[in-house]
Amino acid sequence: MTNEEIAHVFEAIADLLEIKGESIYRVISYRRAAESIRAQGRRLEDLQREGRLKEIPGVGEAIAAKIDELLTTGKMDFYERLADEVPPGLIDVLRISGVGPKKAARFWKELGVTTVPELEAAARAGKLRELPGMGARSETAILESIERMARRQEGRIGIGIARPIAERLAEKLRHLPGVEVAEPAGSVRRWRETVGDLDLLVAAVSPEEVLRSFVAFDEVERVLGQGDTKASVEVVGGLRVQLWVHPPDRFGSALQYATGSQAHNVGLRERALERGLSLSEHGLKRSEGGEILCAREEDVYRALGLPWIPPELRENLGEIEAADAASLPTLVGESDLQGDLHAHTDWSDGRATVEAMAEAARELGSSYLAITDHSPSLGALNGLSVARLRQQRQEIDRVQKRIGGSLKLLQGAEVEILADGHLDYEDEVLAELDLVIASLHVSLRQPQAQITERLMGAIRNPHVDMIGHPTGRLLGSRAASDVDLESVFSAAADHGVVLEINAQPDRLDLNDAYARRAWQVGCLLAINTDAHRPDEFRLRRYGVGMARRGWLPGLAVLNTRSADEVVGWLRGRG
DNA sequence: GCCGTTTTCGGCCCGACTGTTTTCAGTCG
Repeated sequence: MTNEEIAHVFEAIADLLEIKGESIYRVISYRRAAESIRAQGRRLEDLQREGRLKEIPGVGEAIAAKIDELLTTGKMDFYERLADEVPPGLIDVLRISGVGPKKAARFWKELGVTTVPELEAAARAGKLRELPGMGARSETAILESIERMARRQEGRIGIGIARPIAERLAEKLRHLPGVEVAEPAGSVRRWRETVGDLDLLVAAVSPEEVLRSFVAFDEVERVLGQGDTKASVEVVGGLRVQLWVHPPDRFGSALQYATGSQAHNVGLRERALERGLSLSEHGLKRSEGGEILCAREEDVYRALGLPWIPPELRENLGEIEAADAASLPTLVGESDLQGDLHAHTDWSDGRATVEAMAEAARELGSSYLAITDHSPSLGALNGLSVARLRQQRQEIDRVQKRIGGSLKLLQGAEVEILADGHLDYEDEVLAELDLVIASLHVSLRQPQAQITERLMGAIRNPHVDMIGHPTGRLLGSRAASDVDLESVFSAAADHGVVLEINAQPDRLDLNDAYARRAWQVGCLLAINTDAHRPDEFRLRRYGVGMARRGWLPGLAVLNTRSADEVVGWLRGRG
């Protein structure tokens, strides 16, 4: 059972308990545990074996016992009894915007509604408006919300799509009269791998004007709500966008608030209370009266006795404590990257020549680039035979001469780890290469022991320098392979093999939690674009986002080193 | 249900918006 699956069960428990009318704090406890489980870079079954489940923040006696039962028996008595009591179909009813636990419970108890289709039928029959506190408008709103939900397939969209939309909208907002600052906030600013909606923040003196212009943007398909200081709209594709407008002298607290995460904000507010302060998006209030205005985010953190915390860390996963202890890491930044160690050309499945890729890398300021095309077993991807691999070396040398010394070209390969664990080139061929990445593209659903051993075998091969996209997941379409990453990390650390953070937005593999864990146990990482076209080198920022979310300093990332250092490092490995 | 320089019990974040209301509950972020 994966951490994700276990977290999902606890979220379902939280929803059902909330509908049942249980103490909200008990509900919050289950939600917090679920979030915390998701953020673990380790499998719960490993932690269970070591008796360390209770070390997970938000997991105490009761929840640890429930995880234990789930892992041991595959079931949980408490959850099953709860599901008998409260129909689980109501969890989907909660997803309808405008419906929370109170209304869901009322629909269930007073109308016998247990699923979304049943709720839709009841609404069409005009039964909802008969309930106290409900009217015809609520009924219509619920029907519209159900329709929207049906139209929109995916709940969350990838950062690779969301981030550019957010940046474009922010740019449009900046051009409106009276707008001093416009910034994306929310999970997009924290570089989460997927986002549920976009949050945008504007500093302006007259909010009405900005909000009026915003809801009239071409992209806006419908206005979901609009008040004096904020508006919520749906843009093309069903993506929800919220805009907050705040006065410039309160922009810092507003940006801090809108950036979240919710868990981080709760942590800060608790800290504020300890200091006789009350924190909101408007600033800080002193309990004895008086207010602290925060024009900049730094002002908020300073008032709480903390250094500014980078948005990528704001998940309440130890960053507040680390800030308090002045031990926040100096995170790797995009400008720290000096080269890219994973890219394809038209020799295999890339779309551009070696030369075009080299030029593009150089334009982006890289001082080295490893060309790493596929190996022959990947026929569909035009993998290189040994003969073609050697020809490619000539071509790389030719391009190197032509472009001169400002960009060092390396010849590598992304070598397939075959289903039986063998590598796709013989050792003598691997020895000719400057850099060897070993990756899995086939037989990704092998049982854990088998697929883990494939990776371990590759790591033990002295010619292998790096493991590419270690889990093989594709966001939204393919789950991670069942790899025992803890063993892989430990072997990689022992053999000095680098683990990739693949920056393709649908991969982001390793993810934040695993990257953090890998660095913690002594692995070196690399942020690679796996570019197949010249413009894809720009995707590196998504890899950097993941690395920063994984608390990585520049030191943890091989390609923050200079060309000479990387070449020296590779030679040193033989 | 968790947690602890207010510690083993009693706390547990804050405000806007909406729709239904004559003062507020529910939802949302």
